[in-house]
Amino acid sequence: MNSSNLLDTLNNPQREAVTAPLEHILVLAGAGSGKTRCLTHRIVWLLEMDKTHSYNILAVTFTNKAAIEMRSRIDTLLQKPAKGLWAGTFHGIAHRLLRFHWQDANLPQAFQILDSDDQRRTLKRLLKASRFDEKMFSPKKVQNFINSSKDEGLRAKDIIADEGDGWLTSMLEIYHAYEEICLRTGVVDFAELLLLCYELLRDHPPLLEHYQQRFQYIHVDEFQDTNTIQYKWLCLLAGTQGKLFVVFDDDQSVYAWRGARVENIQQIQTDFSDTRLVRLEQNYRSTGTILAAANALIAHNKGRLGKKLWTQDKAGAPVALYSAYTEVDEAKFVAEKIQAWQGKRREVAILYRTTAQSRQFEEALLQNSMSYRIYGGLRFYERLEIKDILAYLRLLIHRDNDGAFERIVNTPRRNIGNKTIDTLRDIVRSQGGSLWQAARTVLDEKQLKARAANSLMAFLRLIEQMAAQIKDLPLHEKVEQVKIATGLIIHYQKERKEEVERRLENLEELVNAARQFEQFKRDEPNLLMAFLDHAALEAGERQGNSNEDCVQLMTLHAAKGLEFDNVFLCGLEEGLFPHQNSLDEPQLEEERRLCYVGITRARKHLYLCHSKSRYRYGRRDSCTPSRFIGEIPPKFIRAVRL
DNA sequence: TCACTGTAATTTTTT
DNA sequence: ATTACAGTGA
Repeated sequence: MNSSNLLDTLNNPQREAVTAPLEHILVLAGAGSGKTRCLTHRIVWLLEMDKTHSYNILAVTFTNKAAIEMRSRIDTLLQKPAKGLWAGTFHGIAHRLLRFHWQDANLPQAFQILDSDDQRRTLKRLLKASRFDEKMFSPKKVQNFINSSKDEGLRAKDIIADEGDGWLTSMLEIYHAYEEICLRTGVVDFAELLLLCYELLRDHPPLLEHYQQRFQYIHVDEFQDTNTIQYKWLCLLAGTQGKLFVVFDDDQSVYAWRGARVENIQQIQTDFSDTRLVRLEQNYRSTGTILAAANALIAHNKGRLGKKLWTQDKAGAPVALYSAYTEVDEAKFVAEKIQAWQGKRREVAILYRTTAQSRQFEEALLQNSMSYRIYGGLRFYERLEIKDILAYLRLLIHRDNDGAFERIVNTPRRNIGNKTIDTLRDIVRSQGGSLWQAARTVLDEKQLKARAANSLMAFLRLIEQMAAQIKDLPLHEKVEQVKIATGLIIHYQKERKEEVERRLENLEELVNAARQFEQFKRDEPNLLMAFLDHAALEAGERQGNSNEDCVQLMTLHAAKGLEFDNVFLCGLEEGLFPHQNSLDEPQLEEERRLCYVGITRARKHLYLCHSKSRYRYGRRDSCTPSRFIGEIPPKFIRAVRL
């Protein structure tokens, strides 16, 4: 494709962004304005115009899905693979760098990734072994504290507690202890991937220089969602020569609660002098009325960069408003409206604020025998049986992974009870090392009763035997072997009937996944390790109960980035949406942005629903309509009934 | 090691 | 209402 063809499909502002001179470009891209198109065309333009080589390009996203989409669209435009171009998530890229430079990063070569669930378990164990008040220092709260500290780029030693601030002092003590555990057992959590990678580059000038030389053109998707450490990482990598091209929408920032900082948009304009802001305000998705409603709603937020989406499309149908009596009534209305809809079922989405709301809709759809798909729930690699097998594999390549050890030492039952493990924990506490090493010590020094010693010995042997056994097998046979040799299959068969089948199917699926991975990564030197990283970093698609053409149910957060002909925005009530815990600024503005995201998902028809009463926490509460409904001018809305 | 019981919490979740 | 979890007793 030559450059004129490339630019033909773009509107003026898009073309301006794509062909902008080589300074730092900030693209304010409204919902449905073609931001991915803009990003991919920019990259392809750089290549086609010989501005640079694909080797010098970095493209960063938040989700694996977006990264894959981006690469595939670039390859399509180029009509060949963009060799040497790095496209990935922040975490994926940080991880890649840490694998390359594990020595400089002070990591064991076999370091493994701790997903959120593993992290929580680790903290839970840590807390149980210490004396902190369980209320104030629940695993969840501690996890939050640690992760948000790391998101801010702060280690335990960087935070100073005021004299008399007992809470913070304790928190820091826990943070410290957690850091030690991670170091000792060779695991790295998600936030740590970013922080560690940042420090790696910051503290190794030759390395930094190398990557600054390499990644001269850095592209960032969903920039409004970057947190402090991601921003600092980008600045470091860009240095003085690198050129940033970032795409964002401040009105779609809905992850502040996870550390995202919209302020980074202003920050970047002060940190870099030669920036140019381009606005993409033409919307190619929704009708005029839907856009007008969205614009009116979001105008209630203060401190926006400000933009007005417009469309060439006709006004279309008014926004429909349904006032239900109960949540059952609401669901019934939605189901019947969908039944009457002539188009594809997959073009209908039911969006809600909280996952708990999905049940009513499921029941109503079921009653009308309509198939549906719920986004959410467990992902493939998060399932219990999968995580068990993976824990064995983790232990097999890294015996010091205490988390993996604890998870499976007595799964399936092999009479290694709490007492035995406590003995091991004591040794770790007094002598350091890992549980595995402690197990060795205990057996050598005969510190256990015969029965317990035999059980533990059998376990160690099992692991060693498996390690020898699978050493030279192809990946999928390794998985297969672990499945069989551990006795996990028999273990799961003891559960309820339907469970058994599902679990066994999933285990079979894991072997398949391993086989596919093998095919896909032919040149990978350590396939098993890469497979485990893949499992942690890309936990797989969220469970969908159907692939057919069916109604889509999801939370508003999950809907970001998607679009549908028909959108039902449900549960628009004070206390639910905006949520109880977010009724004052600045959280209220984030709720409003969430509502904006919901509205702008719709192409043709938008339904807003609220109920006069709702069953919550075992009570029936009466509800008032959400303020967000009132913030849309009545002229765009028409009340409907069945 | 299990089954029972009381208690508390119950927003969103890219990696 | 539902679930998750710690504590208790057999």
